[in-house]
Amino acid sequence: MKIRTRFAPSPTGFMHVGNLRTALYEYLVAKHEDGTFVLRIEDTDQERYVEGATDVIYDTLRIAGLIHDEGPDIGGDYGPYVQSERLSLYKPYAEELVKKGCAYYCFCTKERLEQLHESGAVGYDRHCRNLSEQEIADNLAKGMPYVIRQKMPVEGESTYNDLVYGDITVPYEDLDDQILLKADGFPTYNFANVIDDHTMGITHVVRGSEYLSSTPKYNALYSDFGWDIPTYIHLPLIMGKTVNEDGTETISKLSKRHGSTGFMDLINEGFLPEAIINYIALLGWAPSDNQEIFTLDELIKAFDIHGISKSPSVFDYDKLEWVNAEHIKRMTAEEFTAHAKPYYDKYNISEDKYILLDEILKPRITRFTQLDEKLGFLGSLADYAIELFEHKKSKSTIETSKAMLEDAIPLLENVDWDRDSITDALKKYAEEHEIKNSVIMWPVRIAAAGVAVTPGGCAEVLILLGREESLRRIRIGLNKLKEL
RNA sequence: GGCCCCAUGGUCAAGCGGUUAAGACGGCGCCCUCUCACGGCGCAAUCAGGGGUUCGAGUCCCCUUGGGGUCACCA
Repeated sequence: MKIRTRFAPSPTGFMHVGNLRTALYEYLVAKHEDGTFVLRIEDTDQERYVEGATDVIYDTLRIAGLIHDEGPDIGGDYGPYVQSERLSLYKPYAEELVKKGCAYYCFCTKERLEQLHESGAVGYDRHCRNLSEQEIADNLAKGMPYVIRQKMPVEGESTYNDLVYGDITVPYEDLDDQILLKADGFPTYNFANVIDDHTMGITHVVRGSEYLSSTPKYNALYSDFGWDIPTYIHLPLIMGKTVNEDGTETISKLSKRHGSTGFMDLINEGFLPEAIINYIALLGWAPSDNQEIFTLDELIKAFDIHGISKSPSVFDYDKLEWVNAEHIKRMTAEEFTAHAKPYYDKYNISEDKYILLDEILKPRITRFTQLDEKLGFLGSLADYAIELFEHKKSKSTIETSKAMLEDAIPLLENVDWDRDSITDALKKYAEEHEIKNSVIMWPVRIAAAGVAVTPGGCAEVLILLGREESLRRIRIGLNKLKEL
C-alpha cells in the first residue's frame, strides 16, 4: 500500500520551526517510500482565524521545497482539504457515534464547566453521560445548546504501538469524555483529525510527542467506527535553552524567548531554506552514516524512521550557522553570485570581479547578510587610525610603512593589473630588499582598504579597487604617515 | 498533582550484551598565512545515582533523581 502522510497546520500566520520539522518528517516518511504528501488546513477554530495565514503556509512549504501532492490549492481525490469546507461531513459521523452508544449529547454550560475546574476537578465529570432519552429529547426540543462527547470506557487500559516510542499503555480512567462536536457545530481537532485522516486515507500519522498520551482517545474513535488504526510516528519536541540570571540554565519548548523560531524570521536573518531544512532534519534524527550536510533529495534517500530519537533536542543556533556556511561553500560560483548580486550592485561592482569575489568571499561568510560588512571598505575609505600600519607579526611599523608605500606607488603604477603580476611584483621587491613579504604587503593592503580585516589579501584588495582608486588611497596613506 | 514519555560530553548524536564509548557544532592549542577566514593536526569534555540479571551492562529489568509532555467547546 502506498504511504500517505499529511501536514495539517492551523493557519496562525506563523510557521514555527517545530511545525516545519514535523512537516519535513511527514514529507520524508512519504517520499522515502515514493508515497503521497498531503496538505490539509485545520481551521476549525473560528476564534483564532487570521487573515492571510494560509499564504504563510503555502509560501513556507514552497520555499522550503516541501511540495505537497494534494492540498487546497492543487486539489486531489480526497478534497476538500480545508476543514471549514468539510463541515457538513463531521456532524453525521458524530451522530452515528451517538446512535451506536459511543457518544452522547452534553448540555453542560461553559459556566458549569468553569466551576467544575475551579473546584479542582480534572477533566469532565460525565454529568450528561447518562441522561434519559426523554431528557435529551426535551432539551433538544427546547433548542438547548449542546456538544457531543465521546463515551470513553471507564476501566481497563489501552495499548497501541508507535514506531518511535514502542508500545504505549494508558489506563482508561485517565481519559475523559472529550468533546467531538462543539456547540457551534464545528468539530474539535480531536474529532476532525480522526475523521479526516481516515477519509483521506492517511496511512502514517506523524506528529509531535505531545499527542502521545491522547492518542488512545483517537484509537477509541477508530474502533468505534470499525476503522483501521493508522501507523503512528511521534516525534520528540524541539527545545530552547536560556541562561538564567543566576547562571543556571532552563530548557523548555522552543519559543520566541530563545531567538527566532519562525521560518520566515530565520530566512530574514540570512539563513538559507536548504540549510534550515538540513539542520532541523538533524534535530531528532541521525543518518546511519556520519553525513551532516544534505540536500532535500539526499534526505529523502537517507531518511529512515529507525534514526528518529526519542528524547527532546535543543535548537542550536551555532550549528545552524555552520550548516548554513557549509551550504554556501558548496554553491557553484553562479549560485553564489546570484545570492550576492544585491550586495554587489550596492557597491557598483562590475561583473568581471564576480569570479574573484566568489573565491574570496565564499569561505568567509556564514550568511549572505554579512556581505555588507565584508564589502564595506570598497564603498569608501575610512578615516582609519595610523596605528593600523603597525603589525608586529608582519614586522610592519610606521617607519617601514612609509618607505614601503613610497616605493609601492611607482611599482603599482607600472605593473600589469592582475592578481599574479601584483603579487609577483611585491614579492620580488621583498626579495630584492631582503625583507619579509608582509613588510610591504601589510601597509599596502591597509592603505588601500583602510581597515585591518579584509576578505582576501593585498593583491585581491587592489584588484577589487582598481589601479586608480588603489593608488589614490595609497597616496592618502602615505601623506598620513608623512604628517607625523 | 494524576497519567504518559525521555535520560551518552555545553549542544546534536553513533552505539542496539564484549568498542581504547564514533562523528559533528562550540571551546582551547598548534600549523598554514600579508589581515580575517578556509583548510590541516591535536587537546579537554559524556554513559544521572542505586540495586539487580549476566562470565560480562552505556546497552536488559526495577527503584530513585532529573527533564519534558498532557490533563480546553486550542490545534
